[in-house]
Formats: sequence, structure tokens, C-alpha cells
Amino acid sequence: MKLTSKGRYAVMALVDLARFDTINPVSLRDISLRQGISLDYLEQIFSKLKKNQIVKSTRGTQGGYVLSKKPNEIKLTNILNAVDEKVKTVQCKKESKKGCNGKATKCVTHNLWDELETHINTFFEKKSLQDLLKNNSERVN
Amino acid sequence: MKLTSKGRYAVMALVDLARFDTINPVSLRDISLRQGISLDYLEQIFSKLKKNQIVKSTRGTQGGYVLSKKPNEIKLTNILNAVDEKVKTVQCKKESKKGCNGKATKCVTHNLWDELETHINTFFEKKSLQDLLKNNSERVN
DNA sequence: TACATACCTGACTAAAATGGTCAAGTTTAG
DNA sequence: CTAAACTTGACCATTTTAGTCAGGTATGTA
Ligand code: FES
Ligand code: FES
Repeated sequence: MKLTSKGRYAVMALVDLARFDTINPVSLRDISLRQGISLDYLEQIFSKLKKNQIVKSTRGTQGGYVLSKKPNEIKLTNILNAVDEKVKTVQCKKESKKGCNGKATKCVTHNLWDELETHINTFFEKKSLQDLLKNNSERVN
Repeated sequence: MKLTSKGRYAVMALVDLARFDTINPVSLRDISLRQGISLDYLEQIFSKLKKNQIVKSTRGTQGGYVLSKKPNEIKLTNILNAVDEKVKTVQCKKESKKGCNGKATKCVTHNLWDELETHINTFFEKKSLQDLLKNNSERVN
């Protein structure tokens, strides 16, 4: 399973976006400055977020990014999947009958990792951007 | 957070051990063959497991490893910690007031990752080796 | 129309982590 | 005394990570 700064940055940036995109699109430069993330790296990340329809972009002066859905409709799963931070705990191909070691049968730990995967995914599916906003600004609706 | 083959192998090996150590100590070579894990790599892993009092060793011919506690007393947490696969999701030092980006305040995602950490640790604390045995051999007391 | 701003794309890379291997022991049952 | 098995530590190829860099292209505004 992976949880690296790419995923972390993606979430941070989107929380920032959710806070500030109410009037105008938010430029990556602003996010970069506010959150302390390299601009060039942000561009890579937002390129993926855009491909996955999590954000929309406007080019040109005064351009920037806007969320393409409401914060409560964007789940953490969506974000992490978008930037390729798939939660993958089992080693083998799940569909295959074969185990991770190439043997004919699933390994002794297969069920364990599978359970864990579900456990984590459930967590990410329940959490939305909205939850993070609430959590952090103490003031919501 | 990390979950790599070192942790995976550690768990596999210990399940194997739990099954076969009832009469004699089990040699790493046997585990290596049964589970398809490199012998040299297993040695690295067992060295750590021993330092953390999860297994005991007997040297010499017919030597090998034995669990140092009962399977139901060995939690997954213990195993993964022993091989340095700490579940660490927050980026910052938890005790510090500072955030992960060096700013004076915790970042907007701090609470999220902290919750996730708890969520995963709970899972690992509930699971013991015993559970895995049950799960896999269909026959237990 | 110029031009600054901001998105967009792809190649490149230093450093770290991963998943081992290799060599040279020491210990002890038989 | 010797073979099996643990012990230690150095070494290494490959992959991943976390970016940087160098060029674009689009567009609102002056
Ligand atoms: S993880 Fe699926 S068989 Fe080992
Ligand atoms: S993770 Fe703790 S401050 Fe960012």
C-alpha cells in the first residue's frame, strides 16, 4: 500500500481549493505559496486530478482551478485513486486463483491483507473533503 | 505508511512457524522452501523478530526457531513493529506543535492522517497469529 | 495587439527505499 | 569433528519518490 506525499499534497491542495474557490478560480501559485508545495509538482498532481474530473481549469490571466463537484461529493477515495495512490495490500492478482508466490493456492496471509484493504477503503470512502473543512476551520455553515 | 514484502514475509513466516513448531524448532531453510522466501532475506527478518522477543532460537544441528509466546498473544502490531514497518501516516512529529511543512501550525490534513493511523492500528491490534491460523487451516480446536 | 499570467506537457534526475545477495563467521547435536 | 543451522554485516541492482527544468499554449486585460 502506498501513502506518499503525492497523495498527501493532493488532499492538502484540494482542501485549500475548497476554501478559496468560491469566488474566483484559484491559481496553483497561490496554493503553492499557502501550502508550501513546489509549483511544478503541483502541476503534475493537478493534471491527474483534472483527468479524473475532480477539478476544472480556466486558462489565462485570472485563471486557475475550481472543484468540479461539491466538497461533500468528493471522497478521499476519489482523490487518492486519481493520483495513483491505490490502496493495494494483497500482492497477488485478486481474480487469479494463484497465490502471490506463484503457487497454486492463495498464501496464508492473503485473507488478512484483503480484510485490511477493505478496512482502509471503507475509511476513505466515508471521508469527504467537506469533513476536512469542518475539521479544520471550526466554522462551517 | 509502509507495507512491503518485509512485513508480509514476516507474517507469512510466523504463521508457518506457528503451524510447525509444536515438536521441534523449525529451521529457516524449511520455511524458505515452504513459503518461497529467500533464505538470506529470512535471516535478516528473523534477526529482528528475535531482538523483539517474538521468536527464540536454538543453534546447531536440529536447531531453528520457535515462537516465544502463544499464537494468540502475538498481535500483528508486534510483528510489524518488529520489522520496522511502523504504520506512520502523519508527516510531522506528533508531539511537536509545528506542522509538516515547517509552519507554526498543524497542516489541514493532519487530523485526517492521524485518524487513519488509529484506524489501521486498531485493526492490527485486534488480529493475532491465532486468527490467521484459524482462517487458513479450517481446523482449530 | 502585446503581454503577463497561468495552465500544460514531457523529459530528466538526485536521493532514498526495496528486496534482496554474498561472505565469513559461531554454535552445537550427533 | 563435522555438518546443520543460526549470526553478522557489508554490499548492490532496481525501483520509487519527490521533485526540477525547459519548453510550450491559451486568454483576460491594458
Ligand atoms: S497475497 Fe494473495 S496470495 Fe499472497
Ligand atoms: S501531517 Fe501533521 S502537520 Fe501535516
